[in-house]
Amino acid sequence: MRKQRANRGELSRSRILDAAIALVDERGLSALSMRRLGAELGVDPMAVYHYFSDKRAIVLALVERLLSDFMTTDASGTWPERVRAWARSYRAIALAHPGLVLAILGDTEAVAIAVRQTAGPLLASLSDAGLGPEGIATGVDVIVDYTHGSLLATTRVPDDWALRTTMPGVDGAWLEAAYERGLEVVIAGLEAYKRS
Amino acid sequence: MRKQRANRGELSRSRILDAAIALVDERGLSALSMRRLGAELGVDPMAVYHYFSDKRAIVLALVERLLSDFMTTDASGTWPERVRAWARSYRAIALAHPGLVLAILGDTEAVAIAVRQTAGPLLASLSDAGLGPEGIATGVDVIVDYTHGSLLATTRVPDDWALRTTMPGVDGAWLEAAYERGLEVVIAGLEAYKRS
DNA sequence: ACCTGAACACCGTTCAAGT
DNA sequence: ACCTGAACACCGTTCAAGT
Repeated sequence: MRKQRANRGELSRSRILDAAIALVDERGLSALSMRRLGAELGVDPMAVYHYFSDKRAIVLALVERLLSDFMTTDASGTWPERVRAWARSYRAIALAHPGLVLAILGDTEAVAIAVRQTAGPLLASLSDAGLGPEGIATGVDVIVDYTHGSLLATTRVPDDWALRTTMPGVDGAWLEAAYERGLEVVIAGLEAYKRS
Repeated sequence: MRKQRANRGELSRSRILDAAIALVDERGLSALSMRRLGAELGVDPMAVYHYFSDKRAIVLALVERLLSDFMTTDASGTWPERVRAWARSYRAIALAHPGLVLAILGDTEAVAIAVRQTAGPLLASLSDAGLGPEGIATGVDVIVDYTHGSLLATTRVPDDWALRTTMPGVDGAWLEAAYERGLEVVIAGLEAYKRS
């Protein structure tokens, strides 16, 4: 063995991303440092720079990976049903990696990747709803922005990552129900917009 | 003079907050460090700890200050007009300090302060709209979350703070119009919710 | 009470060097 | 090509000391 870790196999972009997401999911965003990443991989911290230009490039690659198979199956149902399905899928992926949400939503390029990877089905649903170009743009904006705002509220962690699972008073089901109620308001608003 | 800066007058919480907000507005959130704050005040960086327990306490105090006189004048008009007025006021304060938005929206306590300081008039408007307890809660959630999501999108800076004023293609008026369109969708959705 | 300065335990990143 | 290790320029924060 070359180092202290069980670390057979060479370094690669894929292995670095595996370690990065594990670090964020288990110990929060602040644990994602080049030095810890190196330690986790049993390698000199600077070795990572051979695969990614900088730390930000790792986050962008993570976004790309997490959303790479977003809603690949065909859509069916009425347009509100399809908008609900889109919103739930998007939200579920984000909630699977709560430590990453703030890092993504705060980075222009990361959000651009997320939108590029996911907007298609949402756009199609709103188009099929009979909305014009401005209506589609407004619909995408309001659904995405509402979802981002809600995700931010849900993933914000009190102060220490260790406390994240034991938020007093509210649980996942309650937060989901609140999100769904807001989503219905937005959908009803788009119905009204359509008629106007 | 005691140091190199024009710095007569003692240190105080107020002077520290003045320097902090100036730093964030002029050079972005990353410029807000205890060391630069000390330099700006012509004082040893550690002197600040005599007035604030840590860096986070400075951000929380800034939120409190920025929203301290939020919508103190009396409300008038129909409930949708009052919701619009609330949303525009809230958004305007945030946009006056774009560098602070991410720091606030990512901190549970900062958002709690913001909500405590501002939610009253919004709650009153939705109550006067004839919504029940669940409708009011849903309305506050959807308006606040949409506004937060939109603010995040608007204040996200490409990569370097220096580029913030020259965003190509979109200007403030365009972003405001887009926000307003989404807000109308949400308000229309709440009208529909009321009737259901 | 108010401020200083050294120190600790971290960061991201650059660069010259090794194999 | 791939990895190392020293170094640079920063962080937030603690603590003992000065006035």
